[in-house]
Amino acid sequence: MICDFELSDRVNKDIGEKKIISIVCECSIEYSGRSKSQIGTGHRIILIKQDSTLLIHGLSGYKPINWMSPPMETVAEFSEELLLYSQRTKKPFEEMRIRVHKVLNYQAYSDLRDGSKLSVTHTEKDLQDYLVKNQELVHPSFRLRKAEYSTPLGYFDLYGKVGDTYVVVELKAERAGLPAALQIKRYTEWLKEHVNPARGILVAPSITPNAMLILNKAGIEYKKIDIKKIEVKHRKEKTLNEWC
Amino acid sequence: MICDFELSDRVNKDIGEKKIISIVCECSIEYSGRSKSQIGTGHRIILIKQDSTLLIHGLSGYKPINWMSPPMETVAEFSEELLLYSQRTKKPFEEMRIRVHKVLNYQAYSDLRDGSKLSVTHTEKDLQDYLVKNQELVHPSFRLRKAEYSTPLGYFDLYGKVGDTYVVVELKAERAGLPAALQIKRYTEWLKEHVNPARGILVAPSITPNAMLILNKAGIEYKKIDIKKIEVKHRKEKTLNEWC
DNA sequence: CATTAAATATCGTCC
DNA sequence: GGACGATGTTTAATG
Repeated sequence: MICDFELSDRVNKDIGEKKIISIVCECSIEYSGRSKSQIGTGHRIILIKQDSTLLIHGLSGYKPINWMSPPMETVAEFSEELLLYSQRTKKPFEEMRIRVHKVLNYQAYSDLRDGSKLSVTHTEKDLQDYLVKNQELVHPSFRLRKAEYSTPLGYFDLYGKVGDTYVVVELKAERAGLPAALQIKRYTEWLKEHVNPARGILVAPSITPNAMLILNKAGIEYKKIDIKKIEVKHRKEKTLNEWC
Repeated sequence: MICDFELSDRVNKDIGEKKIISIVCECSIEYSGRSKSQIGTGHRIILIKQDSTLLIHGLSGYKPINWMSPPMETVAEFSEELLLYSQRTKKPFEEMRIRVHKVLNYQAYSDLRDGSKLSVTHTEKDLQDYLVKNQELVHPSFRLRKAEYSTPLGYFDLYGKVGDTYVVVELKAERAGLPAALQIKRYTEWLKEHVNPARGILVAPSITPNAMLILNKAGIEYKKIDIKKIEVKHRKEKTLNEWC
């Protein structure tokens, strides 16, 4: 007896009623779909959300052991086995088999509500907005022509001029690596083919050594700007202004 | 009264005892660290794992609303507010403030164990292993020299020869996009600078039109191979052999 | 709908 | 320990 009710039927019923389900249990899992995985017996926490998102969390780490995105269906086959399918129409078709050996806790909630939306700042977009308003930070005489300037290679984060030189600027909110260096290199090369003179600037709070090598070879400038510190400074200035 | 015990003290105590904590509650959250975020009141599920990983899940979707990686500490300040810090030494320093308005369920588990390890197949590594053993699938006369061949640009997934031509092969287990096309293009260009003649092959189950354009322009071959289907075929063969 | 890039990405691996 | 790429990435924006 893994618990004092029919697990599979109960889960089916609660999913049908759009309840949020939380199960703490001992189980083993097999998954097949985009890839294939299996894991032996252990204690896990199963979450089934209102949109039928399934998460199976282990005892440590950020990532779930297994998961399934909506739309999801269940099939009550055996009481001690949860058989979960993605909808037949979904590609790739996914299937998960959770063999439950012991249920330690089963909870289902029907009246949970969340009307709020997460607001995140300090992102690359914030950096872009800030530099549009504070163009001198990119370069003392930088004059913006267009943000998100469309080219066949993709969008330039910032595009403008320093004196007579055309400038493409690539922005990173976090440490710049090889991909960022190669991207601004491609952008700069393309720009040089079309206008003259031209140069590139990579803006980031820090940069990996290999990425810096690429920039040096290509004669591209690295400008150290950290959106987090700038925002803090900005706030301090605002506070000072309010204070005065 | 958000619940019939001192929430903050209780959480502190349970974390100290390395318990796994699950809290279903109504709350609002502010985060500051790598970025900054805030969200207003709503029902959420808070998980604190044995390694002090903190996850705050909303009612839908794969990603948690907010999270914090270990090592994490708590400070009991007000009963209705959970104040969670990353360890002072951690960079960036992170802070989360969870204002709890109502606790619907509080659970703490002390004896959960999981000795099993997840095993995943059908990945890019599997594709590599399979092609090392079945080199003719890359090209009828492909002869491997080295997998994971180290170069200044990074590792070539496969490196070998077709007749007198040196070949670099880039592998993708999923649909190849722009990044994959640009990578094999760079690799091929580098190879052509060092040996002669040289060519590149991109192996993937499918490819985006823009990526295909890049390959065509650069004269790089696209070879359609799907590790999932190959593995299935492989298994069928094995089954047939066992059957015969 | 497909494509593309960002993410508080996380995670493993190789140097 | 840093750098780099894969991930069953997920998610959002954009054409």
